[in-house]
Amino acid sequence: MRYRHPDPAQIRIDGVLSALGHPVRLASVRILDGGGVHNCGDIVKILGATSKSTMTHHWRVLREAGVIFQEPSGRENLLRLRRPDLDTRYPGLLDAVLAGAATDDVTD
Amino acid sequence: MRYRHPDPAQIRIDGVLSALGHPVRLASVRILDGGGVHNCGDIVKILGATSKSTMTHHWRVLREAGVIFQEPSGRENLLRLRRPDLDTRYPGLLDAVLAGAATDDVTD
DNA sequence: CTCATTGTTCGACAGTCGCGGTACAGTGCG
DNA sequence: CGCACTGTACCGCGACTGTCGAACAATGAG
Repeated sequence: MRYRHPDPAQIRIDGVLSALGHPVRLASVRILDGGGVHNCGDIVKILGATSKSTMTHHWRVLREAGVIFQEPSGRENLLRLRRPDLDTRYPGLLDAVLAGAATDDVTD
Repeated sequence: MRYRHPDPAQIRIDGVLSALGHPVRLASVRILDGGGVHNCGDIVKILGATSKSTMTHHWRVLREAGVIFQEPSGRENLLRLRRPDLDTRYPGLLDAVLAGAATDDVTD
């Protein structure tokens, strides 16, 4: 594990909420929640125009908040949602957030 | 109603999450969730040292995100959580967030 | 009316955020 | 090895955030 990830016990809800309170990061998390393994480029491609360096910044925010795991593999950097950890610590939170994001989609 | 509050349909989860993603605002919301009617000074007193003008700023953030109602009454400004609206639009979100904040309390 | 109380508005300021560009490191492929 | 690819590191920039103090408006109490 090349990056420092917070322990489950070190995760704080302030950090999680403000990490998720940004459209690009929330959209990224929704994609990761779709399952499967993603690398950074994947998501940049799905999201459209956002520079790599900006996304690197968002990955760090999400990682340090405890929302995602980031694990280099070959020349890629694989991303996954820390759903088990989040669900254990904050039951129902992620589900409510993701459902809420879907609600917003319909309303827009 | 002297302040402009967003319609329930105008509330967006990004705004709600980033509004709640700040320790002082989250603490305020937790107090408001305790029930009863509160004015601004009440909460400032409970939270401890935070200037009035700073709190005015936080109230605006919460209000514009659709998290609280703010209604002047006499020379006070009464605050209440928009729980019905939030629960309707984002079922389970507020419960999960408030429960999560309580979890953090225990961990600290 | 006079005055204390309540909270807003305004201005200022330091710090962080979001963003992209460029350069670079690490990897795999030919 | 040489090269394309993936993503990070670092820099700088403009915008926004969080914070406060001072002045002000509105109201209720005496």
